[in-house]
Amino acid sequence: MTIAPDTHERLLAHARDLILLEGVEGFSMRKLASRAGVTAAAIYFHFADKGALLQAVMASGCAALRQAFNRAASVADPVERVRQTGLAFVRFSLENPADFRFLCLSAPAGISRDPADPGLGDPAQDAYAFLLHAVAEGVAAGRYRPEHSDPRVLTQLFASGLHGVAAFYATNGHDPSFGLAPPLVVAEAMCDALLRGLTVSPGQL
Amino acid sequence: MTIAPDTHERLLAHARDLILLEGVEGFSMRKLASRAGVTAAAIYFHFADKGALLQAVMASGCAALRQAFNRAASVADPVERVRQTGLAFVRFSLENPADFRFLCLSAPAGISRDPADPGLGDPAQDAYAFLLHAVAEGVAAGRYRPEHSDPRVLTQLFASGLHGVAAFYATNGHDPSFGLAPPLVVAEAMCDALLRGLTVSPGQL
DNA sequence: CTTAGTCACTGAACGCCGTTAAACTACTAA
DNA sequence: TTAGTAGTTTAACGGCGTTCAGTGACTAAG
Repeated sequence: MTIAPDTHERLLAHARDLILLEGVEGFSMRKLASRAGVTAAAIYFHFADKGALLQAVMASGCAALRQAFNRAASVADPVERVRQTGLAFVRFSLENPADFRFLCLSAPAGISRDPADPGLGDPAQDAYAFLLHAVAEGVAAGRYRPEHSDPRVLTQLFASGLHGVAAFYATNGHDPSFGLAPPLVVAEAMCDALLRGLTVSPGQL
Repeated sequence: MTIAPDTHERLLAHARDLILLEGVEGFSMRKLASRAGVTAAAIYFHFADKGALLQAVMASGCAALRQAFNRAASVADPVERVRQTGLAFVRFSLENPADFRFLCLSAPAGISRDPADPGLGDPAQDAYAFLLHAVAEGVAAGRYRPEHSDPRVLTQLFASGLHGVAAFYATNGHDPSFGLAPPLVVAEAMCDALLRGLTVSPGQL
């Protein structure tokens, strides 16, 4: 074991694997250490503590989520782009349920993205900023109803609505007592309802 | 300590206090035991394990949430009742943040309501069933657009949207990088947008 | 060629956690 | 008086996050 300078990266990769395999709940420093072929104490040379390590993993997850919006990014019409972004978000949550759970559902456990992360407001890196950007573009183009002139509120509406769809399904999808409909159907209905409720319809004006 | 048959109830009460004080994350069987003046092992005589105990606490929280809808329940118009229910939900999440966090945000930690709980579909006991009931009433009265004829989907939309508003704020309200608007404003906008998007407007038809 | 220093890591320990098994006490019914 | 049960304690097991004192490998300075 003379040379192993990649331990930092190896720890990150194994941490991600372990989280996706067993969830954040099943993750432990000792398991990670044994997977990475290292003592638990060694982790603390590379990361301040468990929280810092998880935050580092989360940063890469956030990037993956943002990349899931790449196809939507090429849509010219800003309103349609918002819809595609919303659908892409729910699709992401279905295709990467473990990632989604970790990224969007573990904040109660005290794990959230680093507020000091640079490029937080950058639409090219930050998924939320990406949505905000599309919404602001639509507002500037006069596509939203005049009483909804604040892009922040509009963005929060879309984000909350779609986050709710994905989270509700990820959380209660297994519980038959809710009688849940397929999430993509609900996601489309959510996009339609919100856009119809918030934009000026093409007919009027 | 000859007589202490109320240990079961005392444990539940102290458990609730402890959770509201330190969150589910800060809750532990040993802390609860010392608060209740009992050994940790004694808890296992009354509850199968930590999960069962938390589920019991959750049951009472669910009841409290349902009671938060009582004022909305007296609204005759089914569509307006849905709006009032949504607002009451977000209000509940703001006034009882710890309760809300535990009830609605700890499912990723494996804590959710007991699927075997009787009265799960009862609007008088089950908050979700209450909303579903109001929606179904509106559908029956022809208040929703014909393409949205499935009350389950409609209910999931309202629940997801409002859950999203409350959860998003409870989760990221402290993060200034999101630039969040006041949650009640967003909640009203969410109700307005969804209802405008999903119901037949009084003018048309 | 030695020496000091730093990087990456180990071994052992601390105190907390959920949970279990066995024993013990108080009471109650036969 | 005896048997049984309800409620609890003591003690322990294994796992957890974290810390601390060391230890070997390597590098730069004298």
